[in-house]
Amino acid sequence: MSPKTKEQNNEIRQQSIQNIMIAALELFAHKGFYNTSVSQIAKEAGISKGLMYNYFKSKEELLQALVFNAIEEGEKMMDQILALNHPPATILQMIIDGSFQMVRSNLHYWKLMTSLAFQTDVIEGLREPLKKRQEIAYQQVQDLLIKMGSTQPKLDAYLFGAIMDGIFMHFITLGDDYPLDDMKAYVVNRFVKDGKLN
Amino acid sequence: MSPKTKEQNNEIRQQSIQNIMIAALELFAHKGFYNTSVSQIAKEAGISKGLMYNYFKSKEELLQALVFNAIEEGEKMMDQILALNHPPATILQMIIDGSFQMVRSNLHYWKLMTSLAFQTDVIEGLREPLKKRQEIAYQQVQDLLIKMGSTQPKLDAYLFGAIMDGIFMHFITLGDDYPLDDMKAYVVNRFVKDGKLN
Amino acid sequence: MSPKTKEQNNEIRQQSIQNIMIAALELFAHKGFYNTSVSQIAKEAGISKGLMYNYFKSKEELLQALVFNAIEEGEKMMDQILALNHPPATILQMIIDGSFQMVRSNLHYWKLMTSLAFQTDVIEGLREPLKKRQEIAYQQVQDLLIKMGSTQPKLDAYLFGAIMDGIFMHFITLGDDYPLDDMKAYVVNRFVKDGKLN
Amino acid sequence: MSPKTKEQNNEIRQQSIQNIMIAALELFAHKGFYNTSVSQIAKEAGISKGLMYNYFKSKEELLQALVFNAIEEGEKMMDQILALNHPPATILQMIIDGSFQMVRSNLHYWKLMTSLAFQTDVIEGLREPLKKRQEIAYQQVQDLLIKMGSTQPKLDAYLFGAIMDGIFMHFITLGDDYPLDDMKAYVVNRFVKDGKLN
DNA sequence: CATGAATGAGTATTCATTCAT
DNA sequence: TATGAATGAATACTCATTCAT
Repeated sequence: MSPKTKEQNNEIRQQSIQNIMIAALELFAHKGFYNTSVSQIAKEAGISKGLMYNYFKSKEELLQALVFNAIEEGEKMMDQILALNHPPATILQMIIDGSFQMVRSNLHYWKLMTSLAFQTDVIEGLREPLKKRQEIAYQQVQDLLIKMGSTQPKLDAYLFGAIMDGIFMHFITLGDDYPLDDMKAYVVNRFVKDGKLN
Repeated sequence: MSPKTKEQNNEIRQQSIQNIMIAALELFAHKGFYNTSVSQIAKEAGISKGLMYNYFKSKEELLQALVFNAIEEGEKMMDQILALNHPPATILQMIIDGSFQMVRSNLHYWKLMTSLAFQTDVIEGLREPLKKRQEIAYQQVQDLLIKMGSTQPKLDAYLFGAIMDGIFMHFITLGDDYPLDDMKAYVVNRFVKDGKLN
Repeated sequence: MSPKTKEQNNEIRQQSIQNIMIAALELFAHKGFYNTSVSQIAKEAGISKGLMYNYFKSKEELLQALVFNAIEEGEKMMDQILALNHPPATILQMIIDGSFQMVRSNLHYWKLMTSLAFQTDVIEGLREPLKKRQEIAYQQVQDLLIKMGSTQPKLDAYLFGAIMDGIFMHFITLGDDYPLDDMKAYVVNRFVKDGKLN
Repeated sequence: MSPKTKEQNNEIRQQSIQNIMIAALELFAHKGFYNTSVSQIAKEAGISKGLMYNYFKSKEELLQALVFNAIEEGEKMMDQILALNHPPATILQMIIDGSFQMVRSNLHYWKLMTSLAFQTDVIEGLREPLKKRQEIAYQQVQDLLIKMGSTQPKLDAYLFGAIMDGIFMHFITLGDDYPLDDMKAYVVNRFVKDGKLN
């Protein structure tokens, strides 16, 4: 007789939104944004095409939501780590652990975010936040490296970033054949062995 | 008005094909394969849409041609370097020089090739050659590292690849702000300083 | 919480129905029937989409209700005027007054009704009533003109109708710049000055 | 062997464009802009959906083309009449003749243009030109009426416009039953009888 | 060799309508 | 009575591809 409670509706909404976002993330990461159709997303999410448009104004906005989500998650992780006030080497170690962990458990996000970086003509309103995010990450690593005694922190930060992303990139293309653990060991050894930079 | 000689016709053909490929490479690298239309390619190449289909059976085949071209170029470069019978450190140095040189002068190729690596559902018949090419490159570097005395050549090869690609990747996203020369210096220092591995 | 009385329920019903009809009338008149969505009507009426379907089987039936409403109102007005048994010139004067009054106070109705007349492929079941209404109105005016001594009552009736609708039409497009009072004065002068036709 | 000549292509293009515009005009006038689909237009024009988009960027632009076309035709007619330097009453007579002629022979245009006037939320970029056109027409008639000795030219111009449009409007809704010739006779008699205003 | 008009299958998006609560 | 999540058919529009010349 009476309509669903706000509570119930909210739950239903969140569930549908999540289904859509999970499906979209996987498909965008797999096939690319432009090669993924809304029909495919709907099918994968187990909903109708129309419903997507109840929650996202457009396919592009759905992508935006995914990206902003990822950025937020990344920032949250960083903030949590930094809040612990550990020594810089420990923090860097935790960043490395967290990054490898995230790539392992949520490869899709990393794939999507990175592939977007390759698109010069990326969706309007995405380029800026992505670039800003990258700059902040660089800055944070650089600050750590300074505290760890780096004499060329900017270069070391770039090197750190390049190695990390290079590893993840090859991990994606080669899959499980890739010696991810060994590579991580190298990074740890190179950057935080004995609590200092090598 | 007068019928062209076979010579002339052939020249015209080659010119058109080249125009198409240059235009397609730039557009694919810039906007991605699926986000680039045949019309745009034709316009950029200064030819009609129909003509593209004289030389390439489809848009996909045009992409294939670009990819095979890039692979071939890479192989040719490698073969030339290897044919010189220089000591392994020198060869690795030349590979590094060549790679940085190529990325600098022909960024489009690197962008296109790398972004394809992110597409799991890449055009049928492209995945295999790309993977094979990568494996061969890894193998060649590994062989060099063995000769240079590496005790863990596979890992060192992966590391070399990760650093190189990581650097190029960040160079793309950050553009001219990126300290490409300094990064190259690091790579040289790390892998071929004094003719040996460090 | 407590169950509402039948009285209360009926009141609520009537209120909701009225809200819907007012909102729909404004939107249909403003944007046209096909360019107005049920969502917009519901939003404007302050109710849910679903509720509209409690009271109207479809969007088309809502339009029908509006149209029949308008026809009924018009007929009622005419009957009231005619029932007073005034002399024909007075009656015509009252018709003119009433029409200008209605257009001024309820422009939406006139806009909607007239714009529907332009649609040849209008909603099934609307064309007939609208045409019939128009014919009756013509006939009533014609009868008046006969009594007022018109020698060509049919033509005078058409002329009367054309002038009235022409004025209202231009009033709509030009808005408040339009000299509606002056135009009305002309019509009165032309058709009922001194209680006779001029 | 060789492509079509520019001449040939241009002819083909013009033919297709004309087919599309004729079909669209009829459908828009009959069913309204929003109730007409591009598929219907294509079918009626005997072409594919896609071809419409070779010539018009959108359905809206197609409407614009029709409207601008109509405005231009109207202006051309007016300019031709005015260029003859006839006495004002003759000119007004010619305007009346021309208008009735146009409505008779090309009812679709009049229907479309008028129905657009009813849409407050008309396509962006159409409202201005339409309003401007109307103002110019009013001004031209007013100028004529001044020369013809009208003591209240503005009001007379509005009256002229209202009667003309009112007549055309009823002609549309009543069809061939409408005494168009008699109505025209009235207008002529009222406004240009004996070369002067009555 | 070269053109570009034409096609139609496919895509993103809208919206009237249904229905469980 | 009232809600709004969900559907799916329809719509505007795009684009790879064909083909007559």
